[in-house]
Amino acid sequence: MSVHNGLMTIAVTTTPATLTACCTPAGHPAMSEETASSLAAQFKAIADPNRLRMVSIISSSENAEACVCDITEPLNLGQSTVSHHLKILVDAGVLTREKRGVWAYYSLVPGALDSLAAALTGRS
Amino acid sequence: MSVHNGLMTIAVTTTPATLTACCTPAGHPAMSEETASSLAAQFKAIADPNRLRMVSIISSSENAEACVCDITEPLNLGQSTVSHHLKILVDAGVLTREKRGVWAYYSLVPGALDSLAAALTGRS
DNA sequence: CCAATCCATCGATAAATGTCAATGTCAGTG
DNA sequence: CACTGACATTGACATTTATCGATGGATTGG
Repeated sequence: MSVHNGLMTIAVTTTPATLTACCTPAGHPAMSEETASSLAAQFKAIADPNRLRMVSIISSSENAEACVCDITEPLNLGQSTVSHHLKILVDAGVLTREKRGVWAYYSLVPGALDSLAAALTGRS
Repeated sequence: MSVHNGLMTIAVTTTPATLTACCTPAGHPAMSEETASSLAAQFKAIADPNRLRMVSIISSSENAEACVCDITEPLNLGQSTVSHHLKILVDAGVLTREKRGVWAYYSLVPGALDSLAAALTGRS
C-alpha cells in the first residue's frame, strides 16, 4: 500500500494499532529538516498581505513588471518599506530585480510560485 | 488582451510607456486587502519548518492522522510547543482535531493545501 | 477515590518581523 | 558641477512569534 497526499509519498505498513499505547512509530521518513527549512523560508516570503499584493500588482502590470513607485501608492506604504519587502521576495527567489536607468523593475521568476504550489499538492 | 499568471487575471491595456515618467497606473484591480490578509494568514500557518514537518508526519502516518506524542519526538520539541503549533494549523483550517479518549488526533483538512496551491498557480 | 497519562493553557523570554524616518547612492538634467 | 528623483540601506521601535516550564483539566486504570 502507498499513499500520496502531498508533501509525502510513502509506503504504509498496516500494523495493528495498539490500543493501550499511543505514539505509533508510523512510516518514519517524513520531511527532512533541511527541506522543511528551505520550503518554510519561501512560504514565509509570501506569507504577508502586502507582499502578496505586491506579487499581484506585478503580475497584473503591463509587462508583468513594476517598479517601487508603482507599488508604494496602492499599498499605502513608505518607499523604504516597499523596497524592503521587495528585497525579501527577491532573496526568496520569487522576484527578480532589473535596474534600468534610475528605476528598478521587479518581475516574477518564472515557475517560482508554481514549484511552491507543487510542494503543497505533492506533484514535485 | 488578457494575462493569466497566477494570483490575478486581468485585462491589460497596451499604453505606450512614457519614458520620462515612472509609476505606470497599470491595470488597477490587483488583489484586495481582505483576500491578501486571508491568504497570508493561511500561508503564515505553514511557513514554519516545524509546522511543515508536522503536516508531513501527519500525512505520512498510518491513518493520515497523528497525536501530539507522535510528533514530539521526531521534531525534538516540547509537548507544549507541539500543541501550540497544531493549534495554529487548526485555526488556519489546515488540520482538524478529533479527541478520542485521552488522545487528540490531528488530520489534514481535505483540499486545504490544494486550495492554497491553487491560489499560487492561478486556477482558483 | 487516587494516581498516572495525554493534552491544552498560561506566563515568561529571546528572537524575528513590519514599519517608518533619516541617510546614502547612483543616474539623469540643467 | 550642483540638483533632483528613484531606490537602497541603516537605525530605531513596537508588535509578533517560537519556545519552554509550570499549571490545570479530562480520561483511563487500579
